Amino acid sequence: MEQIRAYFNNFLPLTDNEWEDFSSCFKKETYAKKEYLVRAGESCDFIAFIAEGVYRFYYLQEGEEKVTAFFFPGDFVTNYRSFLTGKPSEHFIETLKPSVIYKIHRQDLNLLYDRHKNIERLGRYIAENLYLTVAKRLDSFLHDNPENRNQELLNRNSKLLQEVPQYMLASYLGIKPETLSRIRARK
Amino acid sequence: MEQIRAYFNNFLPLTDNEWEDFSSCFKKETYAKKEYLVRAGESCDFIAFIAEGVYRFYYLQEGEEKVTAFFFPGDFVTNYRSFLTGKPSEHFIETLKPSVIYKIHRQDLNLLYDRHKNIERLGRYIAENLYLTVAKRLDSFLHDNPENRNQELLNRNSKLLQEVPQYMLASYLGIKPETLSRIRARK
DNA sequence: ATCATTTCTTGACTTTGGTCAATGAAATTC
DNA sequence: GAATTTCATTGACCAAAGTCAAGAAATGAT
Repeated sequence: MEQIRAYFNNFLPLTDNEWEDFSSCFKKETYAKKEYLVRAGESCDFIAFIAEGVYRFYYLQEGEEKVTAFFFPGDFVTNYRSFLTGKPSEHFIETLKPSVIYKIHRQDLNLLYDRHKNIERLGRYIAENLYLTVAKRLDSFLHDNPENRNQELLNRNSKLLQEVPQYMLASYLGIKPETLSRIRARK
Repeated sequence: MEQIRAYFNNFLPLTDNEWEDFSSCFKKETYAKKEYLVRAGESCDFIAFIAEGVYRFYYLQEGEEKVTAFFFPGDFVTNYRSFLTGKPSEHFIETLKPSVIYKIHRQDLNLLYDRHKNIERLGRYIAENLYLTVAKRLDSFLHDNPENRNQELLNRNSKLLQEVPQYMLASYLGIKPETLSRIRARK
């Protein structure tokens, strides 16, 4: 729980009062491996802070699993699009390892926004940050070849990614498992 | 100017008082064709609302122009990454037609955020919306082939895009002009 | 430990988009 | 409106990733 506060402090420190109100909205949950946090078709009405575990974010296209993101301890895991719009998720969010998370629901967060200008601002910072993250990823797609993308991915999170099956990494990189295997072979 | 207020009303209506404070920060500017709003290396410390004109957002990679975005009337044009982080832009923002825009600078906007909770919230909505836009574009890159992406692009903005040179559209789609030409030929 | 399942690798071949080059069309400039 | 530059098209060829298929390696279950 304290790690959440520490994370927020990177953006904007909350007073004890604000934090008390905020933290009382979090609900702790635990998951085993290969469980679903969200299934396609469901709306994602929460944001969850990952204390332990690894998640993958994927959807099905013509029977094929397309991995869009991974989430690690210290990240927030959510379908932010579904969270913001209320529309059903097209994605599945699945645990790749046993996990502990802290959930906050949309309604509760909106009430917090109403009550505390500082938390409203924190919400802006978080949205801005998520923008930067996804914009950076798009850039990497526009500009780098699969080999560079693979390198960059490994640089970021090599420890945790070593436990992730290679075909999921391939999908995340937008290539086929065979191609990723060949990229690694010629190194 | 009224179109800006109308645009904001889509997110959150401002009171006359809030709007007066807000609108007094906008500065009107006009540009001819092929002028630069931002050059690579400069920091982009403003957001501009486009009343008239079309902009392209691109950068140079090994001498080649890579187009990342187009902006049209009713859009906000900025290098949002540079705006948020204060870091220099890697991108150029160039007019493709004569333009009229209304600029608001980072400092002024931050003061508005401090003064008005509603405008703070508006800032969150705008960040959330930009997130949705770029996330959607990333999705299209991950999942669609160039032909689909071309179709989707044309669906969105066909009128204004007709006046944009094809090689810029090709770059935006992440393909070579020759390939786009061939896609169009086989229709 | 054994068996079954899942994941990874490798090979042969196909497909798609990129490269280079030539030509033609369109738009700008003077 | 003629000349020049920019932009679009087309063809021949190339390179990179995809497809299909077989088998090896790793993982998990009993």
